[in-house]
Amino acid sequence: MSSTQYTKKIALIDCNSFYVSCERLFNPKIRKKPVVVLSNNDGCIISRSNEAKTLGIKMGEPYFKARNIIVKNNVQVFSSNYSLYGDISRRVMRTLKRFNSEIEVYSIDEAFLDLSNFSDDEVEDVGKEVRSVVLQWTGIPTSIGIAKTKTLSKIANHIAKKEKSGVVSLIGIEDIDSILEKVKIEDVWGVGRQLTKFYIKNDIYNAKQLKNISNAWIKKSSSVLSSRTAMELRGIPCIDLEIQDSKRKSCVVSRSFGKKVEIFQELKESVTNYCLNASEKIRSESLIAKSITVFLKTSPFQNRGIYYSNSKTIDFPIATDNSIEIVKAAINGLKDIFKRGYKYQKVGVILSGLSNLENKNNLFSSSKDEKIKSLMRSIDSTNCRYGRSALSLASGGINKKWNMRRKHSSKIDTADFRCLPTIRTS
DNA sequence: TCTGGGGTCCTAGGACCC
DNA sequence: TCTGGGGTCCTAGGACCC
Repeated sequence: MSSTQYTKKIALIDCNSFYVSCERLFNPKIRKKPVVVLSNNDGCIISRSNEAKTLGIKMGEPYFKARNIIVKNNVQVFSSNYSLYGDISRRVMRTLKRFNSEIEVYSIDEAFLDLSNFSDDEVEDVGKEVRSVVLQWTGIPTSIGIAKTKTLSKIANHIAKKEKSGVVSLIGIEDIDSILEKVKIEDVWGVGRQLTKFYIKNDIYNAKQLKNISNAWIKKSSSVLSSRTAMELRGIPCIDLEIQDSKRKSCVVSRSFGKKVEIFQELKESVTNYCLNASEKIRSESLIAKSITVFLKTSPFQNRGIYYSNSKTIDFPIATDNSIEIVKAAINGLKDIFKRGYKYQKVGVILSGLSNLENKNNLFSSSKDEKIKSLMRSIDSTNCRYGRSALSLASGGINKKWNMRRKHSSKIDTADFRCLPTIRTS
């Protein structure tokens, strides 16, 4: 059944320097200037404009280490504003869906789009069309790579990033080896730090070499994932497009502290808040959790004092979405793993074994359950209206000395009327 | 002084059963 | 005296992704 007519054609659309591009949307003055966006707590650099990349600022670099370059070159710095980025992301994805509803939203700034319906000759022009419509409708610049498999479209995208047109198609190209030869092994999708080390030890330095190595060898010495990657480099699709958005299986809320924390009471406050946050999230998706894990850790970078990290998982008797129950379990877990005398950098909670609320076994439900349900509902609607944590639990505390640092926030919120820009007409 | 946060999947190994 | 082996299920930890 396979003729060129039916060859899979997968486009990977990737927003360029996404967080930076979002900040630029509302701040035209920084369009041509070097810009970086910082992670939570203003810890690391997680998005860089091309100008900032040229200055040698590296991805994931701690902010304080890059500060010299930043000050010297007047680099514009922003704390991350995820509600803004999430909103812009939804606009981009909505725009992409107009070309084909067969789309996999892969991350906040990336999507795979099935273009198999177009002929080999058309597909690159379609890519250019997608790119220009997204730019026009959302203001976000993108790069687009098109190929027969997801892994190859990642590579095409990687190349497109450096092209002026922003679009690269590998469809219909005979001699793909000469292209893959220039792709470093660590730049292949699915090859991380450990695999890079392993491949280099075995004299595999680029994508071409990985493509041409025997499958049996890879499977034997690594895992099925690695052999899948190699197959995909050969143009054989092994990783399907995931069109329908599946329900998540776990939910994590964790933060580093703005300032190291030693006191149990303060850890308890933050764990309470993270639990409220997490349970609100799963309720909004109609999920219930089978268990909760609490974890805490000291900084792995500062070795004054010894590193300590621990976690505790607690199973609920019956899967739940009840904030009060969830908080109670988490604090009990925290008591078990807390040790006096350490300066904690981070705590967090993980709700896992998530399943649909409708599937809940109602054998033990009672009128008390109904009361709790309606309490949760009113907490959620109040917080939705007046901002998260308008309603909280007493153990959540009110001082929040441990709160995050966010010194460089642009304070843009596309969901807040007070942040609407003013347009003057003359 | 200051080093993010949130996910998924695979594998090895233990527990248990017959 | 002789002390198996195969199957399944679960979990923790690791590796990867953005």
